Amino acid sequence: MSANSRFAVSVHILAYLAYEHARAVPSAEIASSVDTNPVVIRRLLSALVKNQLVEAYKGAAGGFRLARPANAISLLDIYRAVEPAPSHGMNRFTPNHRCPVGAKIEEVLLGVFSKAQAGMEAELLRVRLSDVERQLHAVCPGRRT
Amino acid sequence: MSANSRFAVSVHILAYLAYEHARAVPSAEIASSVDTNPVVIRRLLSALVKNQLVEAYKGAAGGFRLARPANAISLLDIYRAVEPAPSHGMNRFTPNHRCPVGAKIEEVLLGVFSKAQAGMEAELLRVRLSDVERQLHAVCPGRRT
DNA sequence: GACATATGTAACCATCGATGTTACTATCCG
DNA sequence: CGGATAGTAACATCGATGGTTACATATGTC
Repeated sequence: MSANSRFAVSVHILAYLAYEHARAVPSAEIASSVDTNPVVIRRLLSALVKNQLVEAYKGAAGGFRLARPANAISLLDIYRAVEPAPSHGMNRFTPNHRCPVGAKIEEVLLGVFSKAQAGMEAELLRVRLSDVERQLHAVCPGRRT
Repeated sequence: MSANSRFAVSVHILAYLAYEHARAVPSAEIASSVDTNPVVIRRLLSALVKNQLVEAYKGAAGGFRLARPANAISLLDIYRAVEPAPSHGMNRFTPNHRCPVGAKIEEVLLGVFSKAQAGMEAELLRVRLSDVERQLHAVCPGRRT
């Protein structure tokens, strides 16, 4: 995946909004739960709003709400909303094209990364925000009801 | 995956060694193909040697060779040899445990990341170094032989 | 044995990306 | 009006990564 925490924090944000689905939640409250600065939260929410996963309300008594039910949001939706296109290190990778290996390796690696990425995204698609919410509610010790 | 180029460069290195399988190749020659410093190459080769994918020969006429045939090395072997354990951003993610969401979200996210990682690694396991080598030899334009 | 050629690795530096922070504007509710 | 909130630009900080130099160690060739 990537080395940043955008996806992790974003899932946290949306899980919080699912948990507090009855009202508009201000960024400062979410920031308290994530333990970071409200601006960091608003930056991520900006991307989530643009991708229509969340609705924003300005002004007093404003805040954020889920734009859809939690079972209609997959973790892949979240991932694609907040993660930049993965470079897989190919940006800093500029091999010597005069070498027979260096000339073609980039193309081959792009194919490999594409498959690996697809494998990962397929798993994210299977998990919905409602699954995350259910796990948050579950009682920890023991599994027998 | 990760933002660094270790995996991409390492696949290049091993593809080069597969291409020049008949002799021991010095790090400076590989560095020329990758277009970087020989020390960078040796650092990665150090990890590859430790994981028994490559054999190193010191001294004059020394260099590096594949330790096994190219069809006995998967890209997952390479990935695990040179990539540090993926953090998925969880290192910088320290939510407020006094919040019901913050208290459990880490555990839930670890499960999600574990599945996503497994999906990606399953694809890397399917590709062998010999597949990469074959694609390097393939003629570019057109697919009809 | 001397020497040239390699690896192995530590140490340091420059650069870049991600995150945190401040500050300000625009907007909305009461 | 006035308080609360989103939206966003600008800047600072920090860590990871990659590049570079330096040097010790090992080895084949003469």
